[in-house]
Amino acid sequence: MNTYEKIYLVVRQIPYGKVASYGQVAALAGNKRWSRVVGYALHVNPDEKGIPCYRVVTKDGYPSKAFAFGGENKQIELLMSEGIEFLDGHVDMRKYCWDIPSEAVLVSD
DNA sequence: CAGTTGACGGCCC
DNA sequence: GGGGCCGCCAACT
Repeated sequence: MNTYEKIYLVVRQIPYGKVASYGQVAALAGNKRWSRVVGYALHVNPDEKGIPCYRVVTKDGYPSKAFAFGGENKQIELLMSEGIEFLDGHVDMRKYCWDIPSEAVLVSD
């Protein structure tokens, strides 16, 4: 299992109507410091359909500007479709941050 | 093999 | 509270 696959699996675990920060995903994938690596992994995004990269935002709740699969606004639109409210272009992480089930989870195989 | 880059995060001003 | 700088780890050239 490579680092990327772990990240992809974690991202795939993000439930509907919730968002996770890169650091959050990185932590679940194995190391919190993979925040940047997570971004790189999603950048290559091998499966745009299976991997809801739009549910991944920065810790501030802002979508990445370099979002190139449809535009940053597109990401916001998708998230709003899931019941997530945007305040001045950013999500309320206090409420919409992914509620981690236990802690490390996933990435089992 | 070594240097640079990059969908970030945290600390400091 | 907002903006800027440094640090991290893996992938890329």
